[in-house]
Amino acid sequence: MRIGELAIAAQSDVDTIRYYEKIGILHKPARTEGNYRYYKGAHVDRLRFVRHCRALDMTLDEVRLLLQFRDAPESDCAGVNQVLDEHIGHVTERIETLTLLEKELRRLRRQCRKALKAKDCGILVEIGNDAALVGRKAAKRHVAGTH
Amino acid sequence: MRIGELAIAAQSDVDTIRYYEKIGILHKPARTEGNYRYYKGAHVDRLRFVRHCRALDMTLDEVRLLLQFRDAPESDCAGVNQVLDEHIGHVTERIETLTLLEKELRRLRRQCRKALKAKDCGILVEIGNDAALVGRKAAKRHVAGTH
DNA sequence: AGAAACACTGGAGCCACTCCAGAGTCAAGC
DNA sequence: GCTTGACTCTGGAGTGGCTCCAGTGTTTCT
Repeated sequence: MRIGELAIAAQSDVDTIRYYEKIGILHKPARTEGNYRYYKGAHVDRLRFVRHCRALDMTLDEVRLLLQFRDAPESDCAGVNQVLDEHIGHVTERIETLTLLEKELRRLRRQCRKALKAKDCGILVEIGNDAALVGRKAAKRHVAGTH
Repeated sequence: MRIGELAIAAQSDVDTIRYYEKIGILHKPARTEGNYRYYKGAHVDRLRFVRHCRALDMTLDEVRLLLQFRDAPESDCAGVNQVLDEHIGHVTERIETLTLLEKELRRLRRQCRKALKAKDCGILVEIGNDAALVGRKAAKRHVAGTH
């Protein structure tokens, strides 16, 4: 099958497939006479695996780890569990952070109930205040920002 | 004050300050004879405002909007409320998505309780399965991925 | 006077794509 | 055989929000 078909089969995108090949997530496929990439069933399976991991919000580095186990069927799968446990930890942590953030944002939102002049708006005033700074120093984590 | 002092005063980083200047979030400051940036109180206030917004996980585009209101004290602040309401919506939505994701990940994790050979690991098997693909097509939103 | 600490610029790197231009390939219809 | 249109190829730039770097200059302290 050609790249477009593969994209459909694995719910992906041709650009993404080429990108995965470039960074070594997918193996280089054979080429046709006209230099088109030519894929087989194993490629579909592998790409689906990757897309599923991405749908679970794993990084490509995590996916790479899982692929190593997938490529070594006789190896011990403890590492798989570890990857998953850590990823779950990050997701849980991120939910907690966002929940706090939501609370803080809703509180801030209540500082202005009606349209006022900007200089009197409780929201702008408070954002400009020192005291208002929430304790969110280390905003860096595996499970990332809101954007 | 010089850039390093400003960074401390606003809990920021000198590289970030120069970056904000480059993209127009912060005004260009005066320079000393030795070509060092030279900041005053207004700069501290503005940068603190920006850092507070970022701590609330707003994008720099959202911050730019809020700064416009801050720079026009006589303007109507309805737009401020709107920016906040939309941002809160994104955060709430992201929490919901992540909560579903967490559930799915924990379910997946239960597929393998003890260390097995990779080929028998319920997790790897299931990730490789079609049926396992969660309905998370449109993963793109203002409130973003887990990383 | 020399060392340490700070600041300057321009550019690269991060992640996971996404989009583009300009060229080539291929199948179907006339 | 020729045209049209859909598909594919490559290499490179852009996204956000920084972060880090090299190589150079300035200031401060001893």
